[in-house]
Amino acid sequence: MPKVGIRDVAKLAGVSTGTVSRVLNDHPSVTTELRERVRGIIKELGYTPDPSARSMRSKVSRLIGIIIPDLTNPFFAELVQSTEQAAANHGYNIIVMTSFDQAAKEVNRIGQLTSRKVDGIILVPSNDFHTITPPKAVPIVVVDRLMPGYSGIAADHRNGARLGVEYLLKLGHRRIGFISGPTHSVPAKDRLRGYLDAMEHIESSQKIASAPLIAEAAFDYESGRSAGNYLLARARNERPTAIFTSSDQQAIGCMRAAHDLGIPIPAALSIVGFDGIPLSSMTTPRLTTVKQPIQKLAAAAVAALLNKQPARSTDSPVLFACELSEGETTSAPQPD
Amino acid sequence: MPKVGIRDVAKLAGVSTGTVSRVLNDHPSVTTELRERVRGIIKELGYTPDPSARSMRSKVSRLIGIIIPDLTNPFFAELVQSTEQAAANHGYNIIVMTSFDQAAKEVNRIGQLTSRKVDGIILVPSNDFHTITPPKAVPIVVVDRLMPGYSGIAADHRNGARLGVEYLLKLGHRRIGFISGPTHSVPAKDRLRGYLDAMEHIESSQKIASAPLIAEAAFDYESGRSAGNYLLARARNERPTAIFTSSDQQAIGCMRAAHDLGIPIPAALSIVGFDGIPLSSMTTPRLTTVKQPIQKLAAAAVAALLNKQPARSTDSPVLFACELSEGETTSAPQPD
DNA sequence: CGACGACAATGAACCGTTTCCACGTTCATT
DNA sequence: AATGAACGTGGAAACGGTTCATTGTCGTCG
Repeated sequence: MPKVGIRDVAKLAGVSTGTVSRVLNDHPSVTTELRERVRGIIKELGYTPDPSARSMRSKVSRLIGIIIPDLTNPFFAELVQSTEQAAANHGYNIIVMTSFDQAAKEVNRIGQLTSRKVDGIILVPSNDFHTITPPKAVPIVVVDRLMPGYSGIAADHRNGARLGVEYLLKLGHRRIGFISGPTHSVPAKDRLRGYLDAMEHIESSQKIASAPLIAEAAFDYESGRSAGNYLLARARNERPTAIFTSSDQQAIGCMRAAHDLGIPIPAALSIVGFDGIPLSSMTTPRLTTVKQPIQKLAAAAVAALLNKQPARSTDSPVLFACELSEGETTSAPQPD
Repeated sequence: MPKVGIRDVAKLAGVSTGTVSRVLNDHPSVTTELRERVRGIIKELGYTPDPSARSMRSKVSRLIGIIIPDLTNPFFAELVQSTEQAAANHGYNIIVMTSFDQAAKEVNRIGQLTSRKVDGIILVPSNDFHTITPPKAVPIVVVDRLMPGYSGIAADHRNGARLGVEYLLKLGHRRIGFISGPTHSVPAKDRLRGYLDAMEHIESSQKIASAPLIAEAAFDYESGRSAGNYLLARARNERPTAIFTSSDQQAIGCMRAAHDLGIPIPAALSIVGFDGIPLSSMTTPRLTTVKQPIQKLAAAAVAALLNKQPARSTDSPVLFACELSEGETTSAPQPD
């Protein structure tokens, strides 16, 4: 069965290949009637244009690349999934790559994608990603972990964190602990700022515990657990009545730490997470968390690439608001 | 800057384009000396061949598609990540798609990939995937959820489950409960068979509880929790002393159920999971689980596609052994 | 010593589209 | 009625590689 090409369609429809091509690309200058007829033939023959030939001539591959540090991280997994959806809505497909947080691998992958002539790259940079050779060949949009010099899209981590902390404040908490992410990471730093923003307002009016309220940790479960342990292992009137964490995994680890110390949640300790990964609604009790608008991020990233505003690199990044998802790990504080 | 093409390389090297092409493709009939010289020019010019043009003529895209039901599932996420690695080792990239377990979407995606002329498709079929039109156009290998008529690669779920149950038997357990996956799913059925295989040996020698030991459930956390609750909510001498589950998420849910019932783990209840997802080592206590050889699966799937053995479809599937990962959720049973 | 085969390398045809230019109509304008 | 702009369509070049038939060189064998 010789595969059917555009010429077959043209011949059968009694038109030129150019016209068929114009029909395929929804070019306006084709009679509606003729357009319909050609469409009919196309369907009849089961013709599908060859993407290679297409891309070779038109320089459009309908392919976008996405590079993330680690697909095992639920947040990134969901980001990729949402991106695939968003891309599909535009007739695009995605090539997924993992950098394992290694700058070298990342640069290599960007090169691969570039030579594949993808129409754009969505990049979640590795943490040791030092601004690399400006890859002007293909538009890049940086997601989540913003970088100067690149157009970026991210959740508003700072205000998101503030949102979470203010929620705790409104419940009546004053000694609010914070488990930070690694501060060499931009989002972690922003969340810390948000925490400080919110706490600033009470700092003056009410004197707070002298013991530390902030602990830096990696984003993972185990780090959250030990940081939680660090913050909670003191006399009751010294320890925080609530802890705001920088990731859901930290929060879950922190819940474990509290549990091991015999501190009931939410009765004696409120916990708020960050991210809103699926797992967060599966804990017991369900985690109160600040949810990142992952789908919006993905949609915006794809849109940014497709409208490929040129030289948008110096623009300020686009931020999307987070929203609070109330679970069962928060309540008003008990009196000391 | 006009982009450099194969003709530029040829001209500068003083050879024909054909020769350059042969150098690019490691064709044997080129003098070693000449090959080196051309390679030098290529590097000097920073030339990279255009994949579209390449693929158009040669019908090879160096692209493989992978369709999975849900990237949010950690098992699939890891599978995709491993596949990306394996593919990269062969100079291939992967296009990732999600079917959301919908057969219609799946068929649509297969069509997309086919018309993109990928060199192969790795498919984890949706559960309601009814054998579709034999897509002879591009080789497909089915992973994890085997299907008759397609060449398949999977973990040996049956023996894996038996392994887990036999471990519990060896510890001395006799009333071993089983949380099954949805039995319309092939792997779930296989795991159930493995459980039965192992239990068969003791069935005759020791009389077992009259109360049910098997509960069917979805693979997720919440289902595992309620199934665990179902199996455990009885008098102590009636309820199982160990539970083998069909997924780590079920196992974690089951741990939660046990905890809520005041049953200590592993003192009064041993639990073994299945899959070996990263989360399994982050629970407290760490989960004992039957680990699937995900990397091997991915590598084998990619290899199968690239060697594209024709008409391998009727072959029996290739199975890879699971291995037991001992955690802290198992111990010898207490006397009743 | 001539012929034949093996092997390197050449050059042009080819892959299947898109795009550009030219051409013939139609329609509004003067 | 003549002019010209606007429009729809046809035809062919172009995209950037790969491949194949062909040519040119040697070394070897009869």
